[in-house]
Amino acid sequence: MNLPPLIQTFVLHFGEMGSRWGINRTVGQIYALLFLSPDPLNAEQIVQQLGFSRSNVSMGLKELQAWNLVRLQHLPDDRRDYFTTPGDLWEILRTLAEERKKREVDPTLTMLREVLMQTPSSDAERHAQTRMQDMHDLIELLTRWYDDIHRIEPSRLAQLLSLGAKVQKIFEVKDWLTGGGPERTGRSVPAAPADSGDTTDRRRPPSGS
Amino acid sequence: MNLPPLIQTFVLHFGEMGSRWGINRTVGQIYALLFLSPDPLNAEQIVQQLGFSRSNVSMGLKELQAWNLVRLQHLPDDRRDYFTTPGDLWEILRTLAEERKKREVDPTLTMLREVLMQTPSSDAERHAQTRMQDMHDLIELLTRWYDDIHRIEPSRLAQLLSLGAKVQKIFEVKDWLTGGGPERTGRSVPAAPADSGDTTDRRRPPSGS
DNA sequence: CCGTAATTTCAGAAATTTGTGAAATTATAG
DNA sequence: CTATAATTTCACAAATTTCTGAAATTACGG
Repeated sequence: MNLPPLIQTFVLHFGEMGSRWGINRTVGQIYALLFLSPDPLNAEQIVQQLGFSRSNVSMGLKELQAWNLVRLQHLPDDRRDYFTTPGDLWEILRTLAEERKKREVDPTLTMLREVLMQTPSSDAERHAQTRMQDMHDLIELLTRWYDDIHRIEPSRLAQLLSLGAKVQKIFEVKDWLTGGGPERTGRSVPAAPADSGDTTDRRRPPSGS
Repeated sequence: MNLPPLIQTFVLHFGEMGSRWGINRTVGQIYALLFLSPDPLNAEQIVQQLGFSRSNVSMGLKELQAWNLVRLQHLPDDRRDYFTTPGDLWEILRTLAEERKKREVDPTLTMLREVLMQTPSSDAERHAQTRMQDMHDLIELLTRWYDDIHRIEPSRLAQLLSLGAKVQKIFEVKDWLTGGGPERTGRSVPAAPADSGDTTDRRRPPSGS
């Protein structure tokens, strides 16, 4: 391996981290290298810099493409394949989430649904099913949230995130406006917003920011 | 392996899934079994049900304890160790997030900070550093958000999540209330938060712990 | 203490995953 | 079509991880 020290540290770290996820060391390092590179790289250049065999690099790139983590492009008058990672980190994050969801979450949800359809034939199975139902509901809540949130454009999302727990105050506002308690979350007031003619017993607006 | 079919399906699935994460098949299966079990189990019972060697189960339980995913307890007049998983799924989720953060995110942040301190000695290194800075900033934003959010009690958090992308409306409310945010908040002069009554889906009320 | 039950450790066997070079395939220019 | 460059496939070697049984350790009642 023949890299500037600063880059090498990063590449090695991602190699290690890669193996904690499903991804293997080689693939992690290839990705890290592409991520840091200002220009697209071809397989031969990666071989040069990381010292893996040509075939191993080929495999690694194939895997990264399967994960949609890497983009293939061509330079004029050069028929080798060049690879890059997206410049926008939010896009990378989204891809990562998308792919992991597809590979891990969705199959689990499917499995849970199938098993929950079956009729339990013992107390043990009955209990197991309630546990699985809980898990199913939680996962579904989280994925629905994700499906909803992941379309928000990055700068807005960043704003939202930096709000952190303060978003809770939205409930105070909502309660104040609707007169509903925090327990009742139902889509209970479909049409006209409650703030119009309602003169009875308003709450105080939330204090502090 | 000698299990009711419905439980077996779940256990095997988690074995597979486990290996996609850092966790190995055995450990995944042990966890799944404990998760479904109505009562605490001791090592011998796990050996019975999963058919692993006693020592393998011992290792697996040790690993689960290291992850804080499993709780050790004792029954009266019985000196064997019994294990359970928490009944509250939110707690499990939190533990999982906590531990992964500790093992994966924090070391990465540390590494990035160290490397960002160094003085680049080439254009390549200079470019690499800006990439790393981007990554650092994104991770920090996400972890700050997590640190903030993870303390919210489950039922409230469930409410919040089921709001999904609608939380964006908070900016309208906030602008309206404060007449200016801490940061460059949407200057698109929102209408008064007239619609905020209808913010959530109609779902079952959040099931508290 | 002693005896026994429970658990853990650990060296190495078994299984799985990763990495390689050689050969095959694909693509392209002439 | 042929020659050559680029990439991929694949059988097997190397490395790593997982799993086991035997031995060691720990815990505890008597």
